[in-house]
Amino acid sequence: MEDLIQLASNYSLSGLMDYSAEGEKSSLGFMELLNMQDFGPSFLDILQVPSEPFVQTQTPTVFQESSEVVNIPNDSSISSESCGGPNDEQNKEVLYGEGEEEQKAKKQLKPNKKRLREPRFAFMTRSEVDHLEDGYRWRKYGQKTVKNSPFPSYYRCTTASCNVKKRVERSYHDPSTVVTTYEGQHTHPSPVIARPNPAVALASDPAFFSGGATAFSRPAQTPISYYNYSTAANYPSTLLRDIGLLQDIMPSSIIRKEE
DNA sequence: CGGATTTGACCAGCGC
DNA sequence: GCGCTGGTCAAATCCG
Repeated sequence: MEDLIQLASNYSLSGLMDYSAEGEKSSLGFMELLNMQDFGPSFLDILQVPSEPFVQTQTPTVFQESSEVVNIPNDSSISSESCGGPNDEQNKEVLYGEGEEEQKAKKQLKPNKKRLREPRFAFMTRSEVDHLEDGYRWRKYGQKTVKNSPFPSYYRCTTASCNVKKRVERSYHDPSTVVTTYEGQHTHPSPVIARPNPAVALASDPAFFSGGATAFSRPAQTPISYYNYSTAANYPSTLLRDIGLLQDIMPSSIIRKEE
């Protein structure tokens, strides 16, 4: 039990794990996410935010919220940046000012300019392989041992104009679990048709982030849970229910961590 | 030979 | 201010 709590804490997936464990706290299960179109546009609108400057300008409040990691305290290799607080204004300023220049600025950050972060979306899967096929082509650009995550791998979409990145790491406490974190939106369709792992494809699919119908027509059983850094913490617990699929995937002992 | 991966170095942000 | 940490770069290497 403590291990699981620690796991959740380590990966800043506390909301996610809380849901797994109790089903009552303010986070969402993956299937709830899939059903979210029933609850109006807010969720998907928020997810949409990332790379389009005009969207940011039109909905600054939403953007600001979605660009921050909400309710994820301290630590964590995943949520190491922008947990709200005194830097919010500065972040917003950078976001509006830099736009597509962000990537170029990565290495030559000017003084007082903070690195821009796209909204991130993470989920956990149980898989033998670290890098799950999701229909897009990725190039690995780094791997470095970090606290609580021995070998996180950093991938970037190989499409030239696409700034999407993802980080893949094994759970420190449960090596059979892979934590995948996507950052940004694909600006192009998937170059690969075959998607052996529909759930991962789902999460990396632009249609998913933009609320496209196709995304919701697919079965999504592989992820054992997910965490949307942008929004999950903002959703009412009343949306939480049914952990049937989760139980199919995760050992019941894990789902009922506290018992 | 071209593209992908590895890996050490570098840098910015953050906490103390 | 300094050290630690996470994230990225880029040269070297690998592989098909």
